[in-house]
Amino acid sequence: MIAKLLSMETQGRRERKKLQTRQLISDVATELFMARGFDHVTVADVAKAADVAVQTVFNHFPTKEDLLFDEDAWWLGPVRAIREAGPGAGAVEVLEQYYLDEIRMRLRSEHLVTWKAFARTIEESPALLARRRKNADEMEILMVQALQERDPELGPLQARVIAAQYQAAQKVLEAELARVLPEQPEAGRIAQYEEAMEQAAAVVFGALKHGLRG
Amino acid sequence: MIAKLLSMETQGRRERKKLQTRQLISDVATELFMARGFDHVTVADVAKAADVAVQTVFNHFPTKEDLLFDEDAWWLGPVRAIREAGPGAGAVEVLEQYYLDEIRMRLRSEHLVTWKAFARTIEESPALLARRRKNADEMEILMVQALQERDPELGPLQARVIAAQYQAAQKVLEAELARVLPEQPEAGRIAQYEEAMEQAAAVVFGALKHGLRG
DNA sequence: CTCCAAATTTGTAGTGACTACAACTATGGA
DNA sequence: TCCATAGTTGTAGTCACTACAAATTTGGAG
Repeated sequence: MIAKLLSMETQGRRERKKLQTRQLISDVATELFMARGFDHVTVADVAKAADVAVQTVFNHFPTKEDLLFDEDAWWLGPVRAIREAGPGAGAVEVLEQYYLDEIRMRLRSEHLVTWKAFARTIEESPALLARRRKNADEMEILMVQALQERDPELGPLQARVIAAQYQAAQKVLEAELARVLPEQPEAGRIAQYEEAMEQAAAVVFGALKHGLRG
Repeated sequence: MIAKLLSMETQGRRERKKLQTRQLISDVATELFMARGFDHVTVADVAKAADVAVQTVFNHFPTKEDLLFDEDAWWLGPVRAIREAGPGAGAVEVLEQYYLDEIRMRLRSEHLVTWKAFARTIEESPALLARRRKNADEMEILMVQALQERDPELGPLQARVIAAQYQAAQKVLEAELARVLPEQPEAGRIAQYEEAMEQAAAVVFGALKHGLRG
């Protein structure tokens, strides 16, 4: 009973150990995948490296891909942004602002190098590319719901168009980011990367807001 | 030598038999998938039903999904439309016209019922959904090339935006078509379906051309 | 018609993700 | 101290797919 109150951190050795094991597996897996490439590492390899049974891996992660796409559904960020935004501003403006913030955050993060390597790992694996597409699809569906809850005036078709077009925009900008960032991003050039991405975002979101003919 | 000239139809009993086998496998597979659902039919089932070895199936089709997504890359239609269009009209207009023609064609086809069932089969299978996403991605990449070849003025980012936004539009409209068409489409109501799709297309392409704020 | 070389088909063995399930072990609490 | 339960492990099996060698079919040369 009381334990439930402190649930955030640790609610008993048992749960703690379980989370530890889970984290260990995830970390070991991520390291192996980034080093050798997702498709050249078997789940058995991961299990052996983490010193657990193969079954234990599947007890914690439903699929091999989940070993990498672990951390709390960060790809749903845009949906949260819509949910948290008041009904004041237009949806596209909210999403544009969210994306700009997100990019700046990532570029300034100490994990920038890791992020780039992570992106490359995905790009090199058909299975992970498929998973990324699936995540994008899921995001789009949830965004349609979020948009309609935020503004009941919005028709279903309208909402789907906004969600789909945002997803398209995000995809293009992620690709652009991959182009802009060199293999080993340099801390001294972050301002340059940011400048390039802001320009690209202006073009892409400009097309969303004012149309391809505008 | 001479055989090569008549290559379209039949260039020898050998090739003909091979194509026959291929066609038989594809037909049998499609039937089974539509009847029982893609995920509830194994490749071994298909092989048995077509009275060939499992290996033979894989000799003709690289993956199980290819058994259904067989016929000559119809999903690249929009790319062909761009390639065939003169440099006169704007890209978006070409694509809008293409999509409207395509929809009208499909609605008027004698295979409308089959089309609906086909779409449902895809919708019910995670593996086929993944494949559809992959096809869409492939289409988008080729469209970027086509757009840039057609109009060298067009910057890479611009081209990517157009391709991605068209893909988004198509996705939304395909979903809308699935909603508009009942399980058993009736020939007498084709005009209604068409009307509904034309309206939806106007909304979706309107957003592409004039922006979400327009 | 006969026979060879190439094209196809087939069977065998194996890999790897993933599932079902039963046995085993550690742990929290009575 | 002991038990019910959560978590781990091992075993056996399914299914898509690959590699490869053996068997079969076929087109064409002599």
